[in-house]
Amino acid sequence: MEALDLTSAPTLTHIENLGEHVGRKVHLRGWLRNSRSSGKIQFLEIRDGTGVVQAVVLKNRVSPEEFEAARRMGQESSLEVEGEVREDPRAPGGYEMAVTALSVVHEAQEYPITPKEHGTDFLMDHRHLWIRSSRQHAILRIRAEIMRAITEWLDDQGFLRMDCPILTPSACEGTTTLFETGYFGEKAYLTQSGQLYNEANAMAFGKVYCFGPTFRAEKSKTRRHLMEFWMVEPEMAFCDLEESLKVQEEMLSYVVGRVLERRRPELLALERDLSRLEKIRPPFPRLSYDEAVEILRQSGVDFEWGNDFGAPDETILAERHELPVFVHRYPSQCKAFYMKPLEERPEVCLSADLLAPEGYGEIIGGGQRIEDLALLEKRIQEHRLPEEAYRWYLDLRRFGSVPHSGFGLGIERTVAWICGIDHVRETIPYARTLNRLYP
RNA sequence: UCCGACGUAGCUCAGCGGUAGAGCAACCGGCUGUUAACCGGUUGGUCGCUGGUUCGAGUCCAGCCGUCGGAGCCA
Repeated sequence: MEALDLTSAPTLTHIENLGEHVGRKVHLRGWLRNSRSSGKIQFLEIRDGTGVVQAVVLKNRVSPEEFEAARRMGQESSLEVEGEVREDPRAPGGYEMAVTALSVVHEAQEYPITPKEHGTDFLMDHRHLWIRSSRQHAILRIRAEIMRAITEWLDDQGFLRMDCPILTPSACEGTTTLFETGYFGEKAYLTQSGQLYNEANAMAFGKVYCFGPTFRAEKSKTRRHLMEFWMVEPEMAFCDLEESLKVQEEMLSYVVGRVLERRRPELLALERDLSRLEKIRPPFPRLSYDEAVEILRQSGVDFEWGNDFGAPDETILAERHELPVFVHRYPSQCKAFYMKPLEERPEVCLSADLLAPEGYGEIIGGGQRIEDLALLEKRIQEHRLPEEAYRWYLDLRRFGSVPHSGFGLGIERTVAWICGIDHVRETIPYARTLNRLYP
């Protein structure tokens, strides 16, 4: 196939901008999403990463070689086309292109993902190709919008992005199982949280956040779990629990608003109920752990004070509200060692989780940190954590310790909730789930 | 780790004791307005593996392997 003469070619553009070129000839580059033919007319559905357009190839408008090339092209072949843009209600998207020239860049054969149904295992094996499909485009665009909205909001509020190390010498919190790796003869672990480093950064810069991947080697295989997931973790000096909750509800409401504003077509493509998202405004309801236990017991759950909530318990609590709900002041025994106890009730700590509506579970965990050196040392001993590894962390309580708070927001669960989809594996380009390290 | 479901064509599935099937994909042909196009034809199978029951096993039984979902743990 002869290359197109680009010097005299019509404007090179993208499908999302076709509306600006109605009645004119343009040049598109992309991939063949699907095609239908009717002998002397062919309909090519072309995608270019910005959208999809139907290109119409008439036998008497192109050369026999071009017409045959279009006929032979398999799904996901790459191509360049020239043609006139016109409005046509019969075309998906409202615009179509009357092709005058066509050039195959690469002819694909036997693309594995057909326009019919596929199972999730097959699709996950072909994730590198699955991300070309429209549903995945919608989800991953919303993910990108959420991440961008978070960083923009935090930056505007005076937070400094200070990313934390991924290779760490020991467990941050000592609770979950870590992925172990080597570091020139020493043991090293993939981070489970930037928390401890965040506290150091907050003592240096006041308001900080880190945003990156985090790793949990737990053998969890549910729709809410990934081995590798992304978390944004703000940390604020001179900040108590209540102030931290305000930051959380303001930030999350802003993020939902931004997605509604800028990614509405994607939400509609996913058939998301927008009215549920439009209600997301601060303040969010607050429920103490004690009240939550009472609610569960009234719902018929045999719940012992001091335990952490299971997923079905969280669903019961979240279902009572249309907004995300904070559950605060958990028993110290079910939270990390650095959570600050209440002075008048030391068995309870200044912690709070945010439960998303519609059964999406915990999307934020956070709290106020212990600022007293002696108490923190005691907690490290009680949790049998290696004191040597926490020496630098204790320095933060030796040199200008202040009340401080922070939280971690799980990106994939947030994306799943905002998109209204039922599994987190579709909310990240390449999900690392139990037993899956491919592609 | 525990509980449950499922492994049949490249994909999605049907077949549930008696000759291995359909749709899609691929290939060939037809059609100038298709919308997961349609119509006709062709190709395509160690029925997850091992053993057992039976005259006969995708089909019934046992074990193993794999996948999915849930629990626990967490975001």
